[in-house]
Amino acid sequence: MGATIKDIAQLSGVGISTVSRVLNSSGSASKETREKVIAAAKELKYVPNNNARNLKMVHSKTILLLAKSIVNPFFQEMIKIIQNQIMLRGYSLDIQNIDGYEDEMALAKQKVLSGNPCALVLMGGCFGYEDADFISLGIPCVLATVKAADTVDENLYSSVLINDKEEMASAVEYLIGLGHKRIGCIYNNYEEAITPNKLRFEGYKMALERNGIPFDPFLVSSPKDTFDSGYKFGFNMMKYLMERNPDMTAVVTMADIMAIGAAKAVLSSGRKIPDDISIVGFDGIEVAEYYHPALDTIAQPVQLMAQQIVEAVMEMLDGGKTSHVVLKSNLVKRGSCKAV
Amino acid sequence: MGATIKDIAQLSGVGISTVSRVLNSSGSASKETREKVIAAAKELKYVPNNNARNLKMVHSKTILLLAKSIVNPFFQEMIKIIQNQIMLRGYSLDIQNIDGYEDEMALAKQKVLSGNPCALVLMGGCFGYEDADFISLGIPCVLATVKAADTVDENLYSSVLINDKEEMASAVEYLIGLGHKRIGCIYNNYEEAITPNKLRFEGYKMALERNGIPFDPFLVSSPKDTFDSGYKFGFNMMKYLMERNPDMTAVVTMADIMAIGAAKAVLSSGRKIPDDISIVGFDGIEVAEYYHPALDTIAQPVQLMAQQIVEAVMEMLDGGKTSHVVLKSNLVKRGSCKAV
DNA sequence: TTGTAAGCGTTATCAT
DNA sequence: ATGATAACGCTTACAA
Repeated sequence: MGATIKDIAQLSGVGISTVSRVLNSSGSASKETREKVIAAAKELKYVPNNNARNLKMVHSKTILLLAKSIVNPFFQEMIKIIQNQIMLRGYSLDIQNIDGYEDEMALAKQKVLSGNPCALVLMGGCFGYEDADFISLGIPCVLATVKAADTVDENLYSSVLINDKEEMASAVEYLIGLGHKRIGCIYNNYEEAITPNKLRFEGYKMALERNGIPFDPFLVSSPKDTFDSGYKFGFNMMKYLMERNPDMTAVVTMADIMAIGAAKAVLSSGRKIPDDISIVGFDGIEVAEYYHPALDTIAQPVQLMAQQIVEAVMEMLDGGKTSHVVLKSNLVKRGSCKAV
Repeated sequence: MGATIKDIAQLSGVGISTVSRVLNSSGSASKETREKVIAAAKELKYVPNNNARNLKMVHSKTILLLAKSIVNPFFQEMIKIIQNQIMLRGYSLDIQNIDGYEDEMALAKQKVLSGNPCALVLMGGCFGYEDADFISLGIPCVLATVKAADTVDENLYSSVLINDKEEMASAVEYLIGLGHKRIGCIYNNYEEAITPNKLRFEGYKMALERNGIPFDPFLVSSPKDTFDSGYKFGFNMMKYLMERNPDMTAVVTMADIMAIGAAKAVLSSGRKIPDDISIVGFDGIEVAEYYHPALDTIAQPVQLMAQQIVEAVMEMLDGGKTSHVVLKSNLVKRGSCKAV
């Protein structure tokens, strides 16, 4: 099939290892041979074989990305940017979706063995990691949008995320500032795991408490009622909340996709947004901007997060140094909220 | 790091090739050794190394999927299903996004060399393939949502798609049936390539002609005005069309994401859907159902398409036989269209 | 039925 | 600076 370094060696009349050295610009080679080799490589349209390369574990140039709920447009956008950045740096990205109930760490360990990636990015997922996980992985790991518990040694991994609790609190306080008192919360969480959603839920409760508004479980969609997550979940939960709480004037959701579902429930019941119900989403996905009315949301800095993730990977790759960055989100007001 | 077949061989007291044979259930082995080997593999938590496996080209168990515009939720959903199916069958999927202007065939050839996949799925892209492309690929290729030109030998590849031209025509005729005569068309196409969008555009023109309505280029968003494609493109094009055509009563779009952008343009200008403008999208993505009003659309059978794609891959993989299936789409009426 | 041995394309360790 | 040569983990003739 394709040309190999052996062919290049033959054509350029040098040794096979010289070719390897030139092509990886590792080790030394005279200008003369360098040129000969590169010319031969071009002529033969040489494309390196990643499988052979990755067999040698030192630096496999393949980064593994495991994403929970890859279908969320928010992750989508982030992944796309990451893939671009990674490719520009000469690495390739192996993307795998994981379902909500799957154990991402277990899968990661398996994939490390089967694919020999040089680094791992874990996106979404939960906060339930332990020292041992990162150690047994054996490769640099960057957590995206989540962090490990405080008990975990921060030198074992890097992380890029926002302050979910605080940001959600600011969303709720935005509503409170508009005079809302009966604020619903559309929330789902898989089992007992600590996830970004759980933290956001805590932010919701914290904001209420800070402002002297009693927490009312009736205003929270029960995690037990998990239909399909996403749009449909938001829709069903909102219908449920409106039935139970005729006095509810606003609602916050864990994600824009839920907010859109919720908005649909409001509008199709004949109510108006924001006149009857105010809605705030979370994430800042593009389509929320084109909804009508456009949805207010806590917009995460996707672009920046993606960059920081790649940055963190690269840093760990050549220095081994870890970093933990917490980025600011941005409350975007577009008109789906109104003073009572 | 991980255990290798060598370790298994040692632990179970058999030869290394016997282990390989048992694990791949190729060749023969006595029940006794089979059990010993499997037990050892379990004990050592053996995970096969794909890189080593793929180095031997016969059957690499990795399928390459190249998708144009991976961000379109329609492709997203399809990819997710494909990935699931592929994994269930013991293969792994390598997904790569390609930008609109990139040459997918060239990238495919490169990836075949670098990753040694056993099959290729090309999603989206254009119709500009030639015999030589498929031959030089050297592995089975399935085109998803597109097809090669008629001049290309059908035994060289498989395809799964819908009849874009006819389906779009049915969307337009649905509007015509409602009494619409001034029907706009939001259309973008990269350069001169034949793409699904181009075929849909032809379907638009065909439907007009069939019904004796003159084609008016003023009602078509010019391909030259390409802003960002997607939501934003739909939004900008719709604004443009409304300005130029005060008498326009309906519009069809090449994709639901454009339809959403277009709908936003209508609604934010104070007009009503469907009272002032009727809109029909294309694809059948989930969010179009939660838009308000919910958007009428030509829904492609994503689930079925994904299954057929995987099916086609598998068939080519073990028999080499190609197939070409054309699936029916479904006009979903949800209320974004109304009689004039 | 089983084991030995020869690669697959690369990188890395040595001598030279 | 350069070229043999030995891995890497696995598959597969080919022997036994």
